[in-house]
Amino acid sequence: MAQPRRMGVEGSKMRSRFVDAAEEILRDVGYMGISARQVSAKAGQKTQLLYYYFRTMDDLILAVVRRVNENRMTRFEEALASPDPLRTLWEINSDASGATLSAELTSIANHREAIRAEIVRSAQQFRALQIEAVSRLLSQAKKDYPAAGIVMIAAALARTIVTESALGLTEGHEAALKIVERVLRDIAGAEPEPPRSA
Amino acid sequence: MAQPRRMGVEGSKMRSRFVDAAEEILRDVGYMGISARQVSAKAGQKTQLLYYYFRTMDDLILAVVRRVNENRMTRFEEALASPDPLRTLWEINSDASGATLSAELTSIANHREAIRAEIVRSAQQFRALQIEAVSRLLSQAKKDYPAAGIVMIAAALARTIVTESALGLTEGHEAALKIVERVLRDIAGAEPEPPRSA
DNA sequence: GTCTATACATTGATAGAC
DNA sequence: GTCTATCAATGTATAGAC
Repeated sequence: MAQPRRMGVEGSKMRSRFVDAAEEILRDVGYMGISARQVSAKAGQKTQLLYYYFRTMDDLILAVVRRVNENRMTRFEEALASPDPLRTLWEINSDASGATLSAELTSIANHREAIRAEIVRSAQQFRALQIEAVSRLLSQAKKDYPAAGIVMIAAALARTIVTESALGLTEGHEAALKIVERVLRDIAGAEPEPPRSA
Repeated sequence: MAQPRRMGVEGSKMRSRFVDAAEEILRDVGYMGISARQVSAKAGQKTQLLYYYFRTMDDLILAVVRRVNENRMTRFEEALASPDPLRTLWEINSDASGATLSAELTSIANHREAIRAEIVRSAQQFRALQIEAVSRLLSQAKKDYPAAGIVMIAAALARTIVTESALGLTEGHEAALKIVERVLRDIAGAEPEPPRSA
């Protein structure tokens, strides 16, 4: 269980260059592409150097998971501060690159025991935060849609549309988007209570 | 482009035994487990024999895709003949084994060019058939839900719930299922026109 | 911190004997 | 139709020199 091998430090520039490369591959190729050889090639480095910075490939992927989660949290908070938070949240969930990444991470969670917990934890946290925020927004708009159900359906729909579109499968997408648009308009239509200036 | 190698015939029993093994692995382990050695081990045969029946691994996977699609079509037609077709369709989409398989196939489509077209084609066909059937059922029930949108949302939701549940992520599931239940009851509530006995 | 060299498992696939 | 033998490529990972 000890790690007798020498290891690079957490903050190093080279280290994050490997994480960059891994994230890029995950976005463009999917998790099938994340191998020690391919990641280090993309980073322009020797494969063995990767193992100076990461004990195993799982460790590298974990670093990617953590970074992806941080970025997602930042965008989430920005969305809440936007003029139409509900629509912005929908747009975040529908972002092609982000949704693809999410889908790949789910796939990874399915196949790599060691990473599952972290991925599930961060997905759960993100879902819970969205439910909380949407719940607040809906009650401000005096709408009694069930927030948790709406968030769940929106998340599932957004990711599926992005994933399928990437494959060229678009049957039913337009019709579903029309429903989303109708709901968004319905909610925005009711003037929200003016938020008290902080 | 020619295949100089000798090949087994299409209808052979041994051939379908390999397809059995491949499908089983796809359901239980996911597409990461589909290697020539693992499939032939599961089939209790030598690896090289697999290559007598399938030119490449892609060919084997294609055979699985075709079979999965046929089975799905059969269940679809059975659903339409059931007492509550709409609910049965929802249950088919929510079937754990089937939804997992669907997700794995989508993943495969993402990573293997040679198989993408076939997977997309069959998914598209299935979606279109469902939209057509639901549209008919809704108009019989005198409901004006937009069929295509409903089918799309239901498919996305069902698959996502199954996939996430397998990982232990269930936040928001119950709330979403409540919405589904409400819609199903609402539609069933209105007596359908009695179908003229054929 | 980066390099060379290396070990070893697994993969997809083929040639040719039986 | 099934077998033995074999290939090059890719995968994760380690030891030790510079």
